[in-house]
Amino acid sequence: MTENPLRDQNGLTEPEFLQIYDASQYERPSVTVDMLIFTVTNKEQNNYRKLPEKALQLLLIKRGEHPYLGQWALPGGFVSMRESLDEAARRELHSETNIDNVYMEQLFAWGESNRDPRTRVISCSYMALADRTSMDVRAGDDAADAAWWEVAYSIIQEKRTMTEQGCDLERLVTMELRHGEEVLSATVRVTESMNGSVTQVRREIIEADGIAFDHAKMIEYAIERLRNKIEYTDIAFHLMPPLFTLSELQQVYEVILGKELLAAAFRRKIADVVAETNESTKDAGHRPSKLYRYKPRWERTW
Amino acid sequence: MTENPLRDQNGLTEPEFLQIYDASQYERPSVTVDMLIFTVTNKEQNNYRKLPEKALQLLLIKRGEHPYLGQWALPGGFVSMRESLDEAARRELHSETNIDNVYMEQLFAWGESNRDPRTRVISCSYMALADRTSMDVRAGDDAADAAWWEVAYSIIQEKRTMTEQGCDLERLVTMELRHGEEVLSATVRVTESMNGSVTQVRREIIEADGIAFDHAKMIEYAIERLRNKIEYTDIAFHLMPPLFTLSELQQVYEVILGKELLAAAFRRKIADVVAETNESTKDAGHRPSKLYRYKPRWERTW
DNA sequence: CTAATAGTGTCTCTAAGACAGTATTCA
DNA sequence: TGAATACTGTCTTAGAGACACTATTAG
Repeated sequence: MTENPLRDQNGLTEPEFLQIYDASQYERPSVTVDMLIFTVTNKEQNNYRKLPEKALQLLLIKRGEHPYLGQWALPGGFVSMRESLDEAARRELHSETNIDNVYMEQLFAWGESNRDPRTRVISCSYMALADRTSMDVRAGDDAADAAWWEVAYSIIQEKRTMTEQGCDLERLVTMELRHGEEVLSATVRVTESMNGSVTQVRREIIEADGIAFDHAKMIEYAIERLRNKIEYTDIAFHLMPPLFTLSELQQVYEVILGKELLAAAFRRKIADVVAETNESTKDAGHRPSKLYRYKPRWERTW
Repeated sequence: MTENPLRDQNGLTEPEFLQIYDASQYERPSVTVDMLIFTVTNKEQNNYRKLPEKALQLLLIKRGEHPYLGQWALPGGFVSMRESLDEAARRELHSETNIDNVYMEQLFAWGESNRDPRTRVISCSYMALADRTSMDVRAGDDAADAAWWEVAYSIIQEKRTMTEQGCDLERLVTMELRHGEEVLSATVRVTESMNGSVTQVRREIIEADGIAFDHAKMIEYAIERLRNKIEYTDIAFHLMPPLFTLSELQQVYEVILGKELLAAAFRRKIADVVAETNESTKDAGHRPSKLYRYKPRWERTW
């Protein structure tokens, strides 16, 4: 910033002003980051001929302290004065998963004034995506109680209500998280209200069983974003190992979108985003398939 | 939140814990909201037969205090302890433009640790869109020095650099803001670096003339978002008056996208998002055109 | 009549949905 | 051989780009 020679109403120049600026005069909220770390894994499979099903997984940490003691929460923590939001997010990510070089993006800043029973906390959520094999430094090494939860996301109701000047669109989303025998669940109501020219989206937790804070909202939001973004970006490849078959890739799309895709159309669509390799699978009780790798934008023709 | 009977390592229940929780033990950043309020207006036009050109406008406030005294900044302010982020944003919006019922969405939380020379400030930016006529309660009533600036946005360079494991995509964006004779300008470098599986986007201000803080980045980001979102949502209609011609609507799309569109294709594309009215324009030195209105989703067939 | 905008018709090309059909492996 | 996945060919439909063409007004 260039030196500003102007003087304010107190006759101070900018350096003088900054010299005596007292930052402690106002009460301030705490700021945290919360990480949504997603992977995809194979489910167990009994029939040796069938392909294993894929499942979306999310990392949660069991709370060892109040509030929400004993419940499960997103990994996260307070942002310190000397680090940026991104840095705080990477620090959290690293401390929970021991990995660093993964895709990460900021999602949303959650600012309801009563989000946290302790004090006013504003939380910025980030989503990270990684191939599960790259994280076999399994979460739980340092965090005593970290676990991967298999996520099932389903829209169980859609409702449209007319109001005086517009309409409300309401969606009930139920999520079930499984880890072994344990099950967590939550239902979130997403309301888009349109009133004249005002459009507002609101999320409320209808029911949450075992999920701390307002984290069920964050999970719902992140999955919605992921579903959206997988359609128009290459984000899905961050969930894949270096080599994969097209069927596996398709399964990942299917598990995130929550619907089946037609193989022919899928292959056409991703054709110029993948590159064939010489290798192929050999294991299973059926025709082997070629292994592909991601073809980054810079290898494609402009 | 339901009562939690568990006791933590100090033997406290959750209510007991909250009772003695001391929120003041950590140093905390300040949090602000910054508003990007956009409208579209007609430029002056000498030839009575020609249609007036449209221009995108942004509201800025002249800083009356350090830091950046005398420069122009986005309207915004500190988030108080008792209001949510959204509430803070609406409050700011209302206090600057005297309007309330307009479209608003959260954009991004800016968290570099040295963004503000006074102290650590995290800022959450919001974008608001409104029809200019609804805001003829012109900004400046209470804010001494508020003004609408005509925004020109242009990508002046695109560069691709190969690195060891990936590539960097760099974009130089120049923005010029005009208000009467005054001109503000800024150049922002947007770098998308892809390294292995890590993708990161970084924005740096190369040059800023008269624009305070890192607000040039926020403006660049908002316009990029607007450009993107106008393609797949109905967001543009928030910038239109209740009745408009299709040519006007097309102009708004053109001014935001920064390129010309073909009328035939444009009309096809928006055909089921607008509804014809009985009225039409009568003024100009050429064929009059029908006036349309926005047809909200709930009037369309599902 | 002219300059301007308003609005339509139609050819082409591309991408996606649908689905039938062929190919290849392992036990 | 049969059960499974891997992969291809092609018909159809929807939408966008391109562009030529017609329509209508004020002056």
